[in-house]
Amino acid sequence: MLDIKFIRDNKKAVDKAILDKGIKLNLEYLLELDTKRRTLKQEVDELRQKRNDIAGKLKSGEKDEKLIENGREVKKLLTELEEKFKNVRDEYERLLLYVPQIPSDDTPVGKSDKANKVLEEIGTKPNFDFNPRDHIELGKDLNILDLERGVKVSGFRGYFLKNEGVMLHLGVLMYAVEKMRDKGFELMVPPTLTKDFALYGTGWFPFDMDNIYKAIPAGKLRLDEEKSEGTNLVGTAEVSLLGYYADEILDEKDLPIKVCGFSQCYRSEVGSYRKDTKGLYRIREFAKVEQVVICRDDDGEADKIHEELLGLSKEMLNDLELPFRVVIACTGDMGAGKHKMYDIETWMPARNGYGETHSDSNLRDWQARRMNIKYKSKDGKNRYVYTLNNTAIASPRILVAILENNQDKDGNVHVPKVLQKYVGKEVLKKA
RNA sequence: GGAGAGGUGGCAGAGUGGUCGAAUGCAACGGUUUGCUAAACCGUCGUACGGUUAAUAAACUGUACCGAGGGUUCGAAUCCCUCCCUCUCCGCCA
Repeated sequence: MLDIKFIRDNKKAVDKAILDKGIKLNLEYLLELDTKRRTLKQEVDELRQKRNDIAGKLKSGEKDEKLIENGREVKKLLTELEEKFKNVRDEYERLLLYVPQIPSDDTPVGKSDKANKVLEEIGTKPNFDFNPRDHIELGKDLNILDLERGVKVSGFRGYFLKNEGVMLHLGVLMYAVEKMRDKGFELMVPPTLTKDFALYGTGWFPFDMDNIYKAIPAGKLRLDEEKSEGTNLVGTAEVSLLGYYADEILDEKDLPIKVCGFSQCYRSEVGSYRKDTKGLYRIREFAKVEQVVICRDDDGEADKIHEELLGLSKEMLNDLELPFRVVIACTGDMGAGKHKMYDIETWMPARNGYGETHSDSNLRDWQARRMNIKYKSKDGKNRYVYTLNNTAIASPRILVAILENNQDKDGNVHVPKVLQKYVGKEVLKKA
């Protein structure tokens, strides 16, 4: 969400953002509603003033039948006008949720991730003198992954991790958590069931509603599907971590706030039927260590933090001895709320390509406005904060890269040094 | 799942139909006093959306907001209805 005043003053830029990001929104119509809304509000306010005057007179004085009659008339007019105003305002507020953040100047314009721009490639890709196996085969042979049973039990895109697969999964997550703790992040295990406001606040709603699971007590669902209430399973800890600060006014001296959440993440992936249907790459539930930073509304400071977060992810991947590249996401790939987004794509030999494993975003005040997170600045004013978020590690997707990059010709997998203490082995040997 | 209690300003906590945006206390901020700190005293002390002047700092002004929405009334924090949420006890359960 953007400040309506900003939208009015920067119509062109907002319209361009809508176009570049491919958002379905008629800005002209929204602005018309805004004008209408303000006019109606003024009229309503005037009538209310009249009503209050009459009430005041009646209170302080004697009974006056004429005044009471007058009050009844005003009330009638007011009821009608308020109805009208409410309709306009509701529609206006609904549409305002669709207004995107303005992309940064260096964000490439484009419709899909094909327009993303590679900034740098880091690490050395393994040079196999044999035909590398994919993680599915490796996982099966090492008895650390069972997709058939996963699908049997969970359905499409289900999986079981087993044995060292479990240790690798938990190990890489634990490694990330420890690293974030050492970098000064406050650690949290947040709820993964969240109310609607947190999804709207972060920007998942109303854009990406199909990707979010609603959790409804099974009995309720059967009784009355329409009225069933539920909570939402988060697609990332970011939702809960920002919800934590919703409606709060923070103290400037506590900023920046750096938190790191570890949670299970749920995404229906209904929009991606034919993409990555095999293996651990695109799955409906996974675990993620996610960082959220809340800082002052200072563009430069946010940019700096954005780079620092990227640095942390790069450091993680270097520790894990994985080759990767950094891309800057284009307008069509970055999401409505984002000002600037870096993705890190890690080398996955079986795809013979890079796969996205990390994402680092600067949303400026877009989420803060929706979530109503402010801080009291030194001059005593309340301002909206800026928010950023970044992936420390998401697993099991990262296991795709770990397994495939570290395999040998016999199908054994070398465990990256930093994970050995969790897995308890240097090499996973084929049975 | 059963029963009950409750949601008021940063916090605590009054207020049961009429200038109530809301007493009081605490916290915060500014100041006076003081060798410093503390104490004491004085003052300030919500947010949002409009309007006017004026220009981007501000001044004045209107309206709204006491969980949300609706209703009764000339007038609602206060009465009525619906919903949401929180808490307590019991039951069930990892």
